[in-house]
Amino acid sequence: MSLALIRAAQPVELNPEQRLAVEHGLGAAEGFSPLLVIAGAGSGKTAMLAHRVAALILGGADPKRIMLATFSRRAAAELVRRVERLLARRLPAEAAAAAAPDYSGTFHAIGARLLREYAPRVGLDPQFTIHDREDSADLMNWARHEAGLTETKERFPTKATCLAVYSRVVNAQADLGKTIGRWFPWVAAHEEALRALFAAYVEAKQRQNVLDYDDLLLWFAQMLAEPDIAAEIAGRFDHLLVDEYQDTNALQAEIVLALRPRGRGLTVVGDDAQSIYSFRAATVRNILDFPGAFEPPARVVTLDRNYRSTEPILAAANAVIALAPERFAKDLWSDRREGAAPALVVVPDEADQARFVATAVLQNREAGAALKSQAVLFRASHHSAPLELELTRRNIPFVKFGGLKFLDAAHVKDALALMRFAENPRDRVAGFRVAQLLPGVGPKIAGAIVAAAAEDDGFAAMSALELPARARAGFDAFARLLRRLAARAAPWPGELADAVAWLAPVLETRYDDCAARIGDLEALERIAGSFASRDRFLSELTLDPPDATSDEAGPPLRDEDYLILSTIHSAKGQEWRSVFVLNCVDGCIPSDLATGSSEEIEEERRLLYVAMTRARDDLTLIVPQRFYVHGQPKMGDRSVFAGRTRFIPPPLLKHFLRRTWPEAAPSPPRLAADGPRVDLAARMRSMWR
DNA sequence: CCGAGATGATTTTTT
DNA sequence: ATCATCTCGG
Repeated sequence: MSLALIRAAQPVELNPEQRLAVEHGLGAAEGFSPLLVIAGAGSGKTAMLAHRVAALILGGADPKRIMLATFSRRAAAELVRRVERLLARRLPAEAAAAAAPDYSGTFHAIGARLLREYAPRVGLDPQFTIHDREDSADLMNWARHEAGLTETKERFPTKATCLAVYSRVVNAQADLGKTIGRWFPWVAAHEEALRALFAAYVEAKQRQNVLDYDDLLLWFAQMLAEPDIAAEIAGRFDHLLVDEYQDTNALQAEIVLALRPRGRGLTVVGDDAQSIYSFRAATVRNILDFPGAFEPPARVVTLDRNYRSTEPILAAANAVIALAPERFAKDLWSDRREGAAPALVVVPDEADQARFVATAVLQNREAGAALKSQAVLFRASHHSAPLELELTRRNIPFVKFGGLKFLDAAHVKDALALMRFAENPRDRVAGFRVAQLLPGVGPKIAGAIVAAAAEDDGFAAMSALELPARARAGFDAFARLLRRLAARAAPWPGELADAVAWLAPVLETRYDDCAARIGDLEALERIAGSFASRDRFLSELTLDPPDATSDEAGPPLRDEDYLILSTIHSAKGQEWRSVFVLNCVDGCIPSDLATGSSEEIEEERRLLYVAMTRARDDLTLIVPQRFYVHGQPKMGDRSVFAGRTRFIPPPLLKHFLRRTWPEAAPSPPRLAADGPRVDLAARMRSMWR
């Protein structure tokens, strides 16, 4: 299709810079040279990407040979949906759906898919199961005990810390000693023990045929380090488009370069001002060094026109990011001149903050703004706790993103561990967890059970196990169930129903509130129906957990209206008409856990910038004067007085409307203080004498 | 050997 | 508040 015809398919809404990015390389004699798009917040980045993919396909690219790497599966789904819609303008509907690219998703998901295909070539069993963070921590813990590291006098780092160190070393492709010195100085004394521990951890994963999140990238990258396999895989794709490139890490950059060594057909999109994942070893260097990684250097296109926010909101956000000592790009601009300045509201404490937000949200709804068009953002998941209480009290429905996931609930993990154990009898973490659900079975017997299960694929050896009498009772039914599941006696998703039928009564003896938990398992069965097979179900659910927390009410239905609560991290790429940002005080933004180095502080600044640029029409930052800190064993729980975030120093206040809430009201006069008195307290005491 | 209760240490954010 | 580890009674 000619360029003119491709343009006819996109008659609308592209500005000159977007058009430049969309059409880069189309019809060029030398083919597709590498392209970097610096796309500011709200600059129509997703639209640009969707148009580019559609234009490539209409220009003759084979959609099966296009790979789309995004930051989350949600973003991938949204992008593919928009591509289909654009294609449908030129093609019949079925053809448009068929023409959408299908290698799309996170690097982790794409890695999992390719690794399953190429497993035999790299010495991997294609039946591998995937450990989520908690499973990985459990396995790390097991390795930690095995290595005798918990018997020492000196306290050894917790499983979570060990895993964090390991993960950073892998994702940053860095040296262990340097990583500890830079990010984990308090474990420096254990460097050699950690090195040995990580060796044992890696061996355990391989014996058990499991991959953790980091492995999906590491094995992917290592596989591409083999010239033959790399050439073969790279040869299957003509185009690679990467979104949110500022939040990729060293390993992901390695994968990108291995797939497109000369940069041909490579497009990366990102915004250095929105880089907020360095705790996950993402490095903004990837995007800064991208142009120079190629010869000739990649073309750079900058999108700085913002279509999202009003000018006053942008002015405030620009002012916040302008104070960053290092910045590389652009000031966003908008021609949406109307609108009020963002509000900076001072409230007495967190409880008032919750009341204020609930009140304001309802007022907006009265004024015609649906709850869904409003969002409350916060730095850490638990910051929303008082608000969640207030919303529940006032019957305001909400959905929370970030923090605890449906799949993190113990009983759901039990069900998934059971399915994973059936899929991969060598998955020790999964087996160890479910075995201990049986009455009379603790760590010791569970250890014997998983050891026997690892011996064969059909659980025959395990079924023959001799157990002490107290553990016998439930074990037979358990062993029969696993043999059925391993033999795939019931077709998917029937086998999950089989497993849940066994699990439900077991859970009843374990948890008090079993009704809600059984309801969750039924929800899980419904979800299972939408996956093609057990292994797809297990890997995709691990890589892309559903977000909605399963409160008593269950996740709201699609057509219901609900308020959005989200961590700032999870709000990436999204926008709402009204946005409230909680706890804009020093200690929360920046988090006082992240003020160690100037890099960390700068990332916190960008976090506030990301939060502010989510708002279309109105933005409210809230500053509670007191907030509650719990935990310090010496001092106990206490409130501390906090100041406004350092990212909004006095010179920036002119960009905000300043308010206090509640507005000071005269205290009610104590009219009843005069008159006859009775001693009711004495009466209460006398009732018990 | 299991499971319940006590004690002591503790770092958000997510694929 | 939550998690990990330790102690003690079946």
